[in-house]
Amino acid sequence: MAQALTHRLEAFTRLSPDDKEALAKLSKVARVVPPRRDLIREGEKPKFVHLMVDGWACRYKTLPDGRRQVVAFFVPGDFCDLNVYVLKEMDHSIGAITRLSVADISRDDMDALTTNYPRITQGLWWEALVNAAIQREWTLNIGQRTAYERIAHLLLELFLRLRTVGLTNGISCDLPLTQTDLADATGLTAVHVNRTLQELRRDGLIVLEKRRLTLPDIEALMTAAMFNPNYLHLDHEGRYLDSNQ
Amino acid sequence: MAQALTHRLEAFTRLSPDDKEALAKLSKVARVVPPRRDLIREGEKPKFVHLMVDGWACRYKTLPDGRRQVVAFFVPGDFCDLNVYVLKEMDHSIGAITRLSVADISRDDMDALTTNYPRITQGLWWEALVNAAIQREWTLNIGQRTAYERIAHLLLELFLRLRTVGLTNGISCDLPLTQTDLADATGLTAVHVNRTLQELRRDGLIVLEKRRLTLPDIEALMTAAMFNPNYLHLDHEGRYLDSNQ
DNA sequence: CGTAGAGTTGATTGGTCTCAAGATGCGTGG
DNA sequence: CCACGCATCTTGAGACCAATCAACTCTACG
Repeated sequence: MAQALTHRLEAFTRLSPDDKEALAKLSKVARVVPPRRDLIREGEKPKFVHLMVDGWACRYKTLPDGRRQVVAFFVPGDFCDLNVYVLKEMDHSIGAITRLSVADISRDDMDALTTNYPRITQGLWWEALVNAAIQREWTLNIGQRTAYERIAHLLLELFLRLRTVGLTNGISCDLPLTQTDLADATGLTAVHVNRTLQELRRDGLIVLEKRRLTLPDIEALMTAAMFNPNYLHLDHEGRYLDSNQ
Repeated sequence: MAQALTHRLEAFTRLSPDDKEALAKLSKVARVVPPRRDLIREGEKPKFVHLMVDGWACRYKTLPDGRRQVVAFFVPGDFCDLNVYVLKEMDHSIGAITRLSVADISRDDMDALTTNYPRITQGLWWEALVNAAIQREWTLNIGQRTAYERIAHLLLELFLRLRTVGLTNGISCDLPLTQTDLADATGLTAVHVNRTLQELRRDGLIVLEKRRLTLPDIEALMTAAMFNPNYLHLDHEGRYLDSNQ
């Protein structure tokens, strides 16, 4: 857990002890945010790059009439918006889901990091490109997949992302999202998410209770979701999907 | 037209004559792609950053059963995927919509550009962040807006993006998309797009015929679409939305 | 002219939403 | 330790938005 980011970047590249130490320093300055509290709101001036050290968060946008769309979930090791501070104001909000440990990284610290650690810079590029790819996949997910496929796909993605940072236990992982969170992320209503989860359970594709998710047959779930893991780009240095942890 | 990218980056920052010359050189090497031809396909190894010099293209993903989602439209001055070459393979395809003039920029050329022209580098960062913001807005659009709002929103976005690169004439612009393209981008069927466009016409919000779009009442359209232009981040250096050319 | 892509229309179906009520779980304070 | 309150989850019935299927028209173009 402590070094989710290192874990994550190593899915892409090899890091030197020096690199790892530099990353470890980032996590050390983390502050704690209580659950369901916003880290930053739409309209505010972005000042820091955020690194999720522990806990879950989400990026969301809202419409004037209250409709809400979660556009991304953040899990430990996720970085958000390399270089945001070039923008004048945030076009979305970021909110904690669980109790959160987050490092606020200043522009100067980021600049120092990227000029002194080329492998990390490479890694952060990869991170940014993967995040963009995830956002595109979400567009596909919401635009084309049925409710059933959509939820299956989201759960799979989250599971695999947690696995790359070492936060799974075999076929299980924590999933602190409410059905309302899942609804806001998939463009469905909470009621329909509820019914669809029941279908997935009935079909033996998921076990989800007490904020814990188990995937008894990941292959079948991937088929049901039409899940193609290529967009997570986990295979750069010979690390493959089925190399569990 | 010739210098859409310069036009676009100046929505964000001031460029020196040197900067502009460097950008002009990029456009000069453009090659021509016929309409409806793919530039690059999912699974291929990305080798170049693409700069759209003239014409329209789209980024799209498909599901095994043929469902297709357009996840982005590219108009002149758009850059795609700064630094893609760090990825092993494409997770999506890019296809020309019209006859296209596109510059393939090598890794070396990109590196040279970013080390020698700091303002351009800044500009490209802004460009990348805006593209990410657009992708998020699409997620919101497809996830939460009704068909009517959704199409209104997309048309508005495209119009405003064309305006920042000087490709509008007052309240009109070219729109070479078919109703099927619009359908694939909005997660609707072509039939429903057709009916919804008729509604928008009936309400006097758009005129769309012969691949030409006119927005007679942009304010009303923005209200109908719940359009908030903040995500386009066009206001960095005092350039505002209503400062039409 | 003949063909193909694009746009249009109508009738019907169906996936998802809405509204409303009830059940379950859990932290908190008396 | 129980009672309460509140968020979360669950269930049912009905309505509606958008999909589906199937013509048909229009236009561009070779």
